[in-house]
This record gives sequence, structure tokens and C-alpha cells, in this order.
Amino acid sequence: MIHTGERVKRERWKSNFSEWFSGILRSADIMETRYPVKGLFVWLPYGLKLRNHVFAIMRELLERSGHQEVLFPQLIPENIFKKEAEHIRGFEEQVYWVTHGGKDKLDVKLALRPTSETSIYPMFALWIRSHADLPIKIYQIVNIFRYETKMTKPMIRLREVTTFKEAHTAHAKPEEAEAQVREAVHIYKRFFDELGVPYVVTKRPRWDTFAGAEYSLAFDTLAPDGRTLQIGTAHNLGQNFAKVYELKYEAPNGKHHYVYQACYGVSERVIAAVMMAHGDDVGLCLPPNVAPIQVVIVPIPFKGREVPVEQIATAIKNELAAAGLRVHLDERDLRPGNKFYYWERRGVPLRLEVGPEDVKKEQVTVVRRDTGEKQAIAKGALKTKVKQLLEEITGDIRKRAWKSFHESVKDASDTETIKRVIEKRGGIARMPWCGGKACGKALEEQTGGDLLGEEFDGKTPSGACPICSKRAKVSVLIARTY
RNA sequence: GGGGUCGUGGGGUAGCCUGGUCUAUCCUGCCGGCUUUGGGAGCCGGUGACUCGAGUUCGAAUCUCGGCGACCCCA
Repeated sequence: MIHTGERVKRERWKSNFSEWFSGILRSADIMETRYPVKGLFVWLPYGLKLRNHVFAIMRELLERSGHQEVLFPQLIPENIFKKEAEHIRGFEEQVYWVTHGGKDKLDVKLALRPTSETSIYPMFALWIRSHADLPIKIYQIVNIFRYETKMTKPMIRLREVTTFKEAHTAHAKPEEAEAQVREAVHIYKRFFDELGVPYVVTKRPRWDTFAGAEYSLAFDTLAPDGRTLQIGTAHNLGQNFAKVYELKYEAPNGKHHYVYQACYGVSERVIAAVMMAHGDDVGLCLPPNVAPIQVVIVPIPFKGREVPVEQIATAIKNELAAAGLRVHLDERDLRPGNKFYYWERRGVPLRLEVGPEDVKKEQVTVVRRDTGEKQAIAKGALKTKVKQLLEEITGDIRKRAWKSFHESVKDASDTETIKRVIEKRGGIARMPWCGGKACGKALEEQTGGDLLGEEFDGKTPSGACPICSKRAKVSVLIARTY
């Protein structure tokens, strides 16, 4: 219980994550999950605010690094969509098609974009003339459709991903595309760090590379149930799409060359990652920078003394709002204890209580959502202290999330150990690997896990591949995945 | 891809096997009133449901088939 000043337990959060997650979506007013079409869900006002704050951080990071926002149509004509053969092989099972306009059958079917390479790159062909047009760095935040046949889950496996940030770039030189992938990784690290969401970066094995890419890097975080969740990807596309969509530029010497490309994406899965990273059995604990409400004020009125309490609460609200904080005064006619649980479920990082005792002593009682710690603060110091506490919470929940993440990544040198690591409530196993596909597949089969890929910028391991016993080339990460 | 379980007010459920006073139980939520307010108070009143379609039957929440949806296991 929070009122004892102790941290809230994380038993249900861990042992029954699925139930915890769907329960909290409703009880914290994040999403309505009863929309009558499989895999489609409704963002509620509070959840949407959270989503918007999260993606505002992404926008800021992209704009600061020279990306420009665009907005492309959602429909892609079949003939253009199907140009890149490998890309299509990767997606055709998952595409929704628009086949009719009213009662008329369309001459050319229209795909509801499952991702936007094939709608964006034909336009690149029109825009790219000379080397001076390069690089192009654009992004959009849009919905995409994928016909998922497996079990769907809000935010995690959707038929309509409502929130998909995809960036697409074109460059003159291969090393520029390579550098762009690195920049994407850098941006995503900053992004997830801002949210306190821990991650590993891996280079996906060749058989799990994005359809049409040279190679794919991916960010994975860990759900409380020990399974990994892919929360970001960055692909080096080389010239694969450039050759299909005729993306050529004229070099200073008058020669024409295909461009080199990168693309990288993050979806609303990141919201699930934020929720799970900092949640507990009571509910959410949102990072202050994305919390729709950063500070909630709960007045504690006593009969006959309501007036001063309410006046002071309102004054505090105005003071904090003027200081740029998202603050809410809960004036509902409910008992305080009820309100405490209500706002804790919704993850509001700081709660202020103003009661008769506080009025008498010219103080405010402040309670941290993450630790339950309760303290009295002199009214004069409130603004400064609140800001300071919010920063402390940001840092502390990030550290705490990383700590539990690190505890879940374990070294292994044989398949039995891997199995133990990734089994129930497990985590991620780190393994030496020869890099061969046959061994990779065998590892997956023998352990029941999925190969995330080789650690990006990881050290060369000293051990041997557990399957073929050859000297390992890379460290590979294995886990059960979402 | 294969197999299984399930669907009752806003949420969680009882009832179903053995069809009939089911006018559908309880908890919670929500609305109104009284009262209370430093960790989910209490009392009174109110609101609100058998997933959809077809079938069997005198009669279906209950039995059969199908759709839609949810969840679980295996590959």
C-alpha cells in the first residue's frame, strides 16, 4: 500500500501481465478495447494525450536532426505496390485491399498501406533530380493496416496500427545511408531514454530482415512476462528500392546514379512499453515528461473548513500551471482515499494534498507515485520543489526500469542454459554464435525462443557456437518474443 | 498452420449439465438523497444484461449448427 510509504508490489504486473495490461487499459482510461472489429481499438482522451506527448518527443528529435514532416495518402495502387518483388513477398499476406468504389469494381485495386515505401518512393523519383536535392529526410506519423491472423492485442498486435512513425531518406553515397541508420539508432536511443524504456539493439538475422532491406536493426524491450517486444527498427535499404522506382540523381560530373536509402520506424507499441516499464499492481506510473497530468491536487476538506482548503488548492493549481506544469485539481465530491487510488491507477507522478493540517502549518503534503514517499513542503518552496521532484522521478524510474532489464539479460553458453533463461518469466539469453543460418534455426528450435539477432556494437565473444562448435563470430540474443 | 476453452447490465459473476414462477443472482460501477471526508466509508432509493443468426421444442440464457468476438496451448 502506498500510504505506508512503501513501494507498490509488482506481483500481478509480473505474474499475470496480460490481464494487468488489458485491465489497466480500461481502468486508466487509455483505450476502449470493445470496438466490434478484431484488432481495432479506440484511443480514449487520457490515453490519446499520453500518446501525443510521447510522439511530440519523437517529432522534436526528428525535427532537430533535419527531418521534415510530410503526409502521404493511405491508398496505394496495386501496380505500384507490387513493383518491388521481395518487399511484396514480405507483406502480401497482410494487405487489406480496397476493391470497390460504391458499387463499381475498381480497375486498379488499392492497397491500404501496410507501410509506406511504395507510396513515398515513386514521389521521390519525381523530386530527386540532382545531387543538390540530396539528402532527403522525411517522416510521417500515420496509421497503417496489416491483416494479422494471430491473436491481436491493443497497441501490440493490431490490424490497424493507428500510430506509426516512419522516416524515409535518400542519399548520394552508401556511407551516407549507413550514417543515417546510425543517426536513427542515436535518435531512438534518445527517445527511449526520455521515456525510461530499456532496450537492446540487435542486427536482425538475415532471414528476419525487413523485406527489401540490406539489413535491419531493431530495438527490443522486455515485457513483465519475460517476452521481448520490438519497439523500433532501422533499415539500410541500399539501392533495392532505388532500382525499382528509378530513384536517380545527376552527379556533378553529369553521370546518373541510383540513390542509397534508409528507413526507420516506431509504432504505438512504445506506449505499451512505457506502461509496462513503470507499472505496478496499482496501475501506471508515467514519466513526467509524457504524463497527461503531472501533478494532481487533492483537497482534504473538513466540515466547516472547506473554504480555506479549496481556496488554497486553487491558488496552488494556478501557481503551478503558470509555471508550465500540467496540473489538475480534483474537486469531485469523493473521499480522498478514493481519489488517491484513482490517480495512482492513471500514473500521475506527483500528488499534492491540501488539508487542514497543511493550511495551519502553511505547507503542502507531496506524495511520489513511484515510491509512495510522502513529505511536507513549505508553501513558499512548492514550485521549485515540485519541479525538482518530477526530475528525480524521471531519473529514478528510468534507473529502476534499466536495473530490472539488466537483471533479465543473462549469458549462456549452451542450449539448456538458454532454455532456463527464457523459460517462464525469463528474459533474454546472450549466446556466442557462428552466424550461420542453420545453427541459428537450430538454436531457435532447441530452445523454443526466437533469435533477436547479433548485438549491435557488441563485443566479439570468446566462446564457441553451441550447435556447430565453431568459433563464435558474434553474440546473439535469444528470447521469447511478442 | 493445428488444437482447445469461452461469450449473461459499464466491469466481474451466479444460473446452463438435468429447457418451464428467470419477473435472471451477487459484487462493483454509474445517477439521486442523507451523511461523511488525511488511503477505496455507511445507509436509502434508482439505473442497467442473456453476443448475433438459424434450428429443435408447446416453451431456449440453458440443447444443436453457423457467424462474429475474446482467451489459452502447440507448431
